[in-house]
Amino acid sequence: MKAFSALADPVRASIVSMLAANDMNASEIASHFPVSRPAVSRHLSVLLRANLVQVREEAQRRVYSLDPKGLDDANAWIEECRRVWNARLDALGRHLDAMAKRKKKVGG
Amino acid sequence: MKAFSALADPVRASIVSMLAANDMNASEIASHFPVSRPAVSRHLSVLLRANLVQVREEAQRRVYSLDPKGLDDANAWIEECRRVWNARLDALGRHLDAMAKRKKKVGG
DNA sequence: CTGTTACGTAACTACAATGTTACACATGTG
DNA sequence: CACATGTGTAACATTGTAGTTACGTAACAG
Repeated sequence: MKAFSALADPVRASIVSMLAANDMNASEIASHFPVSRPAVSRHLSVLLRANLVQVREEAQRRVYSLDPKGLDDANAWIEECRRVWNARLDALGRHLDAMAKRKKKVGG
Repeated sequence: MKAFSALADPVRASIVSMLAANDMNASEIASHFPVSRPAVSRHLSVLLRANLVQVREEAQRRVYSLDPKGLDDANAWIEECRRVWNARLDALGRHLDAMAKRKKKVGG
């Protein structure tokens, strides 16, 4: 999952949080972190490839904004895990119910 | 976010998927991947620290199962991002509505 | 008690990720 | 055209991460 490895880095996760609240250009983003602008530029490339951010060009600025698609992808993976897990729990519940019913029938 | 960096590794993400469907012991898990058992053991440690899996001891076996807490943590982070993002879109929508209404009033 | 099974940890190697500085390029200004 | 501003890329150093083999320990089986 590309989104997970993108969000694994704390700087990148913070960038996504910030962009959820406000669109920002590259320098503005970099000013919020104790790393150089080139480093932030590379983080932004990673986020772009993971569909977590979008970019639009405004004159010589590149304005970044959140891209919900990456979040959707991550969410879908998590939900699928949970779906399988809950299906198991449900099946276990039904099984135990059936056992209880059978025992009652046999016993009574 | 510890869960994201844990899920960033494809082997670890697969382990979580597998454990959603079935509990398994360490060797059994390792047999599904082209890496050594010690490597898988370390992956399991990472997943434990991220609350993505749980372990119970059964005689000399260590049986691993999914821990929903890690997934919840990851999901909560994603949802918070989306919440902030949607709040912005809503605010923008309301703003545009207000502008339209005002224009109508001034114009008419 | 000896041997086998199931695991985790330690030590070490190899590759990937992250950060830095230097540089190239496009856009806007005077 | 000369110069400042805003960004991305290249080259390189450093650190992290994932993998391997070797080894130590706990739980059965005989």
